[in-house]
Amino acid sequence: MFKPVKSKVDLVKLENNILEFWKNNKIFQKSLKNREGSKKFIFYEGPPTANAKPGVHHVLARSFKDIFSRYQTMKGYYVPRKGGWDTHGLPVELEIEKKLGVNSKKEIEEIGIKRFSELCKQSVFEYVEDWVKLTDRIGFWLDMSDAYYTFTNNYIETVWWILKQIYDKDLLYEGYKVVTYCPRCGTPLSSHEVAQGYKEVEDPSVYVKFKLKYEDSNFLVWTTTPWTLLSNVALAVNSDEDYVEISKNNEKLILAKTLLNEVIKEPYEIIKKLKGKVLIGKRYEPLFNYTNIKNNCYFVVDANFVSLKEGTGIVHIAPAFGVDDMNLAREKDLPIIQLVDESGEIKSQAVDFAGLFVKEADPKIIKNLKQRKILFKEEKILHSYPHCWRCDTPLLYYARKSWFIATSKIKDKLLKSNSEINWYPDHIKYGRFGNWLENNIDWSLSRERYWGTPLPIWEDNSGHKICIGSFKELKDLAKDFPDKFDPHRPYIDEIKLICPQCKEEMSRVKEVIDCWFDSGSMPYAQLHYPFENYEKFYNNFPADFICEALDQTRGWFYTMMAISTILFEKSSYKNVVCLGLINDKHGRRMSKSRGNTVDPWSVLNKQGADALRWYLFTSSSPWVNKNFDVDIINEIIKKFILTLWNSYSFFVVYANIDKFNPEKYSIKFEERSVLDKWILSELNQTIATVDKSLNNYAATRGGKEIEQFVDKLSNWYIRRSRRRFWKSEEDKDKISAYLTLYECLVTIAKLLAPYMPFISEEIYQNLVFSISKDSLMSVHLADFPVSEEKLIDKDLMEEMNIVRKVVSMGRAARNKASIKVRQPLPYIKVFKTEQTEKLINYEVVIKDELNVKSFELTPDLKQILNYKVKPNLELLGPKYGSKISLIKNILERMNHQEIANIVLANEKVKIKLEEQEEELLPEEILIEIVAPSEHITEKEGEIALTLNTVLSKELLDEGFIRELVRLIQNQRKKAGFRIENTIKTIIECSEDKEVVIKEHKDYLCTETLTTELIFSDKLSGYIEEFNIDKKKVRVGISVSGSIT
RNA sequence: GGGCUUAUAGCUCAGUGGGUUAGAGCGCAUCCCUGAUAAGGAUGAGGUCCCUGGUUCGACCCCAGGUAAGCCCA
Repeated sequence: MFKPVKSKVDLVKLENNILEFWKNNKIFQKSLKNREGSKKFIFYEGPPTANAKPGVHHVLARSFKDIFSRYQTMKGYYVPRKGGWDTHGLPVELEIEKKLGVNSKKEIEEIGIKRFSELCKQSVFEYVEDWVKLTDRIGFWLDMSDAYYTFTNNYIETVWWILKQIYDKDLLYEGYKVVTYCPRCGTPLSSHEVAQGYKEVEDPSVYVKFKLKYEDSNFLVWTTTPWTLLSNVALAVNSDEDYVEISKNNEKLILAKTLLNEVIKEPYEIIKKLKGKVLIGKRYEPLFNYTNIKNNCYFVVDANFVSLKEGTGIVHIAPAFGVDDMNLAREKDLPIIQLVDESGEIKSQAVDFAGLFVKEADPKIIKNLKQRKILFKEEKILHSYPHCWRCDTPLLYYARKSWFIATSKIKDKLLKSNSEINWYPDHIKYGRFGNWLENNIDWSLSRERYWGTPLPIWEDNSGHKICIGSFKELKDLAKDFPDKFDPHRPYIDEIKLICPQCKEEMSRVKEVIDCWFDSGSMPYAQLHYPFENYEKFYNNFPADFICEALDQTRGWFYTMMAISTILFEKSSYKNVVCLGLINDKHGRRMSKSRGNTVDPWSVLNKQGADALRWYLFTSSSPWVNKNFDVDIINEIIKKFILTLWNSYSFFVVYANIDKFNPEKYSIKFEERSVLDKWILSELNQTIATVDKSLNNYAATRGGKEIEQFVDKLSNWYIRRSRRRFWKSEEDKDKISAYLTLYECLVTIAKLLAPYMPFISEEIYQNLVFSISKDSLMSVHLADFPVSEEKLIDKDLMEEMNIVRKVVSMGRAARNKASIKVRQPLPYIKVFKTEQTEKLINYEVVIKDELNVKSFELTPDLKQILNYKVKPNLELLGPKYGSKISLIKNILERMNHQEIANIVLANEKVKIKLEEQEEELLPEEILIEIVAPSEHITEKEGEIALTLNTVLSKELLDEGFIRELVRLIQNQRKKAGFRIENTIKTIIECSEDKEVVIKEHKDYLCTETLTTELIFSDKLSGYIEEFNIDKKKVRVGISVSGSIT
């Protein structure tokens, strides 16, 4: 006996029970153990930062990580799944700053780096529990008990080792460069961090006049960052371009010719045209005089980066605040003026603006220029500008000393690594990611912060540097090495080394490193390679599969690949699935400030993890952004999960009534019915498609395939097979139906296991494990189903499609005639064609579905339909004018059948109009299909059929009985009787109906499981009154026994 | 400004190596079926397949240009 299954199901409760089962029986561990020693399928967990609660988008990533891992496990691979947590870096520091209510590095240092680091370390555990709970609840099997944490000594030691490799390859260097710098956090950011924070903002757009030194004229210069004007040292033009000098309001201005009309809207007069190169070397008066620098500045230089697409074609150069500017300054030996301090405030030298944050200084500077009448015009511009990805402060391009990895030097290797990766979707490979690599710039590695992996470089006063690659190396060189070693700041800073070259004391540089370097090091650091697990590492590298959201293209996907390329000249992953974003139901990005975030628990506690997972897997391609709406989850439950559940529950209900045990029987495929062969053919086809899809990371495709199969199983196979389960004798056909349905359900459970691990487990448990004690105890320990190609019968499936098509057309015909299906009709005739001739094998199905007495194929189309032709008045009217009524009459009298055939062959129809031969075009004649009298006809494409609608007394009586049976069935249900209960039925009705009922007594009794049928006006039991064909019938039913 | 992606029914999405009438689900309306079903079936309303041009006998599909949205970069 199977565990009884109700048609109603509490999915959340079910899932919690399964979680319990997995936990108690260590199924995850068993599923790993099961495959130990098999071929490996390597998965890497991209470590989340657990310093906030996980959201729906995390469920997305974790579900996709899970599905392919489960699938590969079922395919026989050993798939270790080590968890990991990203614990360092600005995101963590920022949370602590918020908690402490501080807002600058100065304040942090007042509190003390020691305390600050401690707090950071504590906070990384704060939400790990939330993450573990969620991970667990959604059924993502991940080994979190053995997770790697990026702050641990072992992890850091590996990272140091990697840095040392890079240092030894001469790819790690310190440079004075313009970096993107967050003035609030007081640190440069790497380009992949900058990439996270572009925002549309309004900035000033000002045109400033720079007066020439020895001429009465002005250079017109455009900028969107007035604060950089304080540090101006030169102007740049493009020497090949055309410039003009114009006169306007008695003032002379120089600017690019092509931009003239863009910039100057008022009347002006062109004084002369001049090439850019004539301007080079011309000197101008500095705008401000806050420095003493006088040499080699305040003149026009040539620069090929000067664009004539916007501005004035004359660019102001402030080497401290632009990459191009800095390069130009190097090239031309221009001085660098730096009037902004590390917190983004104007230095005291610039007395008029001292202490102002640069963006606040903007309006004051504009006002100053205005007063001095050197501001030409002032506008606003809307453009995207980078902001700090965590604290939202506008970033500054700012010249600083900082550490870089020379990734641009290994660009070709990066491109080669990329060429070996399979991207899903594949356009990322040479699109977004490939382009990014093509334009690779050096990795800005250092962060002037506190909580992170310290940069392991020590230097002395003589400029000697040393990069430490292991703790042992550090200990050997250290003056003093503590017993309890913590590589974090501030402790690490206290360790001084003796310079091996000059024996001077060495101190560590103050920087920590980009936390993305930490996570990119996980393939090695999670195993403490090369200090431990040397062999294990090589068996775990590279990953077969990783999966994160699209925003990691330039984050983790990049850092993982960059590091592995430097170390091993190949990518650390072979296949990567990029996931899209999850928006709210209106397509807006979810954000806390908007208040439109969805707490995954609200779905998990109400609709369950399987439904949510199914939505994420099947709603659309994973990389397409999704608009998340909980109503869609409800639809999935109604449409798919419950359909499956009810198919399953149907099986269990009847199998239990019949005490059917699938282990006791076997019936050869050849001996099963057509319907069985058909569904098994569909099943094997589905297995093949799902297997192929999951193997190609196409979960969506596979899911849709399963959905379609379940629909066929429920709405055709089971519907058509119901009676086979109901009949009382235990013949081969019944067993065959049981075996077939059983096989389908068990196979679906296995196909679904990677998608919906809970419900598939529930079904498997009951259908397989509960009856067969030598079976595996979990569906997740099972092998993935293998498609039996020889059972796939394309012809059979096509035939069944036509059967369903004919049935559907037959229903449409009944509908047109408004004759309900319960009312039997004499016959259906189908036009015999190559397509339909096989229908004769499905006579029973068609007759039953359409409730007709006989089925016939006829090659004589006239028996099914006649054509009627009419003139197309819209076209013929204008052509023939008043003669149209004649044409109408002529057509009427001609042979409609023949004309229709001519028109259908798309040929012209000849008619005689007033002794004249006229030709009518095919489109000028309309064809109607007319059914033979007392018939209803349907035609679709090549398929044509007709239903006879003549109702004899016998047929009407049968209709009456079927109506009565249905009503009694409903009555049984309402009365709460069990399906297997037999009943006593008492009927009170008119005499003529009594005769009819007696005639069909056997049918009625069998259908309703009536063991005793009595005609009487003394009703008892559960009583109902019906009105059938305007005749009153009263029925009382009571339980008399049970068939089991 | 550049790159990538997307644009198909009110909503969520399929689709085609270029070929009669472009599909599904949800929602809506009418009708039907039902002792597994919270299901199912039929019919109907609802489409400029984003726009413009090109290639072609034929374009939702291919090409070019544009528009809008999203992501990424300068």
